Amino acid sequence: MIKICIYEDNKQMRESLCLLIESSGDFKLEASFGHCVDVVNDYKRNRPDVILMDIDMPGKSGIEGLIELRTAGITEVKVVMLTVFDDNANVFEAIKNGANGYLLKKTPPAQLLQYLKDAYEGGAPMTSSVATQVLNMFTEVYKQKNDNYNLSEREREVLKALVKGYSYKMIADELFISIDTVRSHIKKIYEKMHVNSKTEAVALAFRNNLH
Amino acid sequence: MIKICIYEDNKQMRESLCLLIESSGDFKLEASFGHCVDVVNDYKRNRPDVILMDIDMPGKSGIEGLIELRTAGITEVKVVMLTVFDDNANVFEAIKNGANGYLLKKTPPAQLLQYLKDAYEGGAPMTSSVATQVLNMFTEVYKQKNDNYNLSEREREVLKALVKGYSYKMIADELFISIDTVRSHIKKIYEKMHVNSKTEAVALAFRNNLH
DNA sequence: TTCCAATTCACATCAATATGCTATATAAAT
DNA sequence: ATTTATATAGCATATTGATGTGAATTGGAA
Repeated sequence: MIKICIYEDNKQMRESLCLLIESSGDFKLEASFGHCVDVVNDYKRNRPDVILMDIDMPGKSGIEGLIELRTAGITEVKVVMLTVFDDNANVFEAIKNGANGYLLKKTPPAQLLQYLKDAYEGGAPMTSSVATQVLNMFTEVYKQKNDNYNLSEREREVLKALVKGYSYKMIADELFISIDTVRSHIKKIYEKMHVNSKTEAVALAFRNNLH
Repeated sequence: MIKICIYEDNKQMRESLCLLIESSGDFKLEASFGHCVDVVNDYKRNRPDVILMDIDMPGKSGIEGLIELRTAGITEVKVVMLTVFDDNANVFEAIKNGANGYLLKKTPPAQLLQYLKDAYEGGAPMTSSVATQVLNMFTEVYKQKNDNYNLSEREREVLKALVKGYSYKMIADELFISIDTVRSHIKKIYEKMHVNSKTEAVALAFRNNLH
């Protein structure tokens, strides 16, 4: 029996969800709440396996509740977010704060139960539009910043050392070259990257994942 | 009718997949290939809606094929990766290069067809273990690096200016304070961050999302 | 073969940075 | 009431960094 807790401020919706959970043989409804102001204590009292958490709740949003749980070190409970809209910001916040799933309320009851089971078993159930968003965020963040400024092998080495915070002298020692050679390389790097200080070069390196 | 192309080096597996696709009324198998060395031309000839791409293929891996497609500017075709293992590195590479789905070969045939339909409709079908991995990557990358080194408001302003590549003089002008005050702030920032150069401070700022 | 990019090194010079010490004023905390 | 943290400022000094100019070597491309 998978132990469930529900957070949903709308009474009708909450009762529907409760009924759905209780009607199924695989789940045990431990408790349901209209708000998540005391989510950590709620958890400690009921020890659910999976929490079904509405996002739009008065007082403390479901995402704040999620954050509270995770920052309290409670990571073993699966938290499945439930919401009407799959707006990007909320999806992002939920995912990065350790939500285990993200479902829209339009999800058919039978599927919702399956998804809760998925979450319990370590899956990450997501409405397909949400899954697509998640992938898009990834490609956004990690897309090949194809600008490596045509740095040569050696120049990349020097840049990496700069990023590590090394001084010219330290770089010279590390690469077994004279400090003047380090200067030459760095001058060239600056030209290629169109910057004129260590700091700018390092910042650009970070922004382009060259470190 | 959803037009499909298949890439799979194992002949038996390929034929099974072909049969599966052809047996379904919703799909039309445009072509199947044992390798993806000519994936861009293959696409131009067949114009599939969805490509089912095995990852482990001799010569050119499915991920290389995917990259080739996307770098050729072909983004309209949905690419669903298919593999035996859900090892982290491959999932990561596939996702960040614009794969639309990631399925394990153990996926039951009926479900595979549903997943292909999902992909066609803009969803992002993923085996649940893969979905979990994707979420974990997210939390890894975006987890709150709560270390802000107890910087004061003003110190954060100065640090941000440093990250922008400003010199002491420029920071002084920007914040309407003397250059000596800038020095004082920076000295304090270095103490708090346990560094002793602009570069290190900037690198740390980036690593901790303080910029 | 000639040319170019990359790598190496040297010398010079001015600007920027790092650090130490000191000091005043203010607001918050104890 | 006294300490603490913050913000401000000045001065001195040694180190580091940025830039210009010049040059030798090497390996690959045109």
